Amino acid sequence: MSESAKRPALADLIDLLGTKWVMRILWELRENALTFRALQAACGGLSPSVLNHRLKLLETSRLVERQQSGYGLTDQGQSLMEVQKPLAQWAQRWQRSLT
Amino acid sequence: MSESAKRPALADLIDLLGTKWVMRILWELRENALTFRALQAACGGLSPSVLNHRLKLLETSRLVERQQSGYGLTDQGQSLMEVQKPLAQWAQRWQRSLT
DNA sequence: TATGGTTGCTACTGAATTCGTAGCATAGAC
DNA sequence: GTCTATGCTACGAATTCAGTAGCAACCATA
Repeated sequence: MSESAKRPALADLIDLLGTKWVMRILWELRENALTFRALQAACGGLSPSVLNHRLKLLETSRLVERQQSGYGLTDQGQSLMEVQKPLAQWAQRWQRSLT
Repeated sequence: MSESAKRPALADLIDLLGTKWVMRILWELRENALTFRALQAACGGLSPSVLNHRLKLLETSRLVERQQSGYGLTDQGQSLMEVQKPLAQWAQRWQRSLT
């Protein structure tokens, strides 16, 4: 085996998206940037320390960046939400099936 | 507003997928069913109590079910992984961009 | 019958994470 | 100066997770 763990890129992404609040934050930013406090409120008032941690994580992952109007998705972040769009339709069918 | 919170189905799904280990478990079951212990090992040896909780959660969500050979994805679970496939390509571009 | 292996799962302790709230420092607007 | 909004830190309490031990049921084989 080589020195680098050769972990599939998808596995890393799954870990990232599987971290609590990460998907939610991306989702809340999908349309427009939000201030720290607005984002906090959108996420149901999660604690600022956790939000801060997640924002740092998302910044180093190049999915979120600081903008004039607060925090917003990078182009890459936008493209991820684009790829995730089919998920919305799937979610509706799924919810109906749970009745 | 109506009596039910009318929370978008996608929001519920995001909450579910944002729960620790949930995406990972679905990912590990993507190709074939695994026994409880094999699944535990595939997830890097997470504690059986957490795995048990997540499996119960995924069962009530109709994404995972018990099969002869252990735990496997339901048809619905399979279809979710199908929808998520474009994520794999996106992940590769993303990882390259992080260098 | 009994011996051994696998499996699904519970129990328990300590470590890590998150929640919930208070509050500070900075930066405009008035 | 005062007021408001903003980004963020601090800290104790509550929750969750990690890590390990072990049990009961189910085979298979002898």
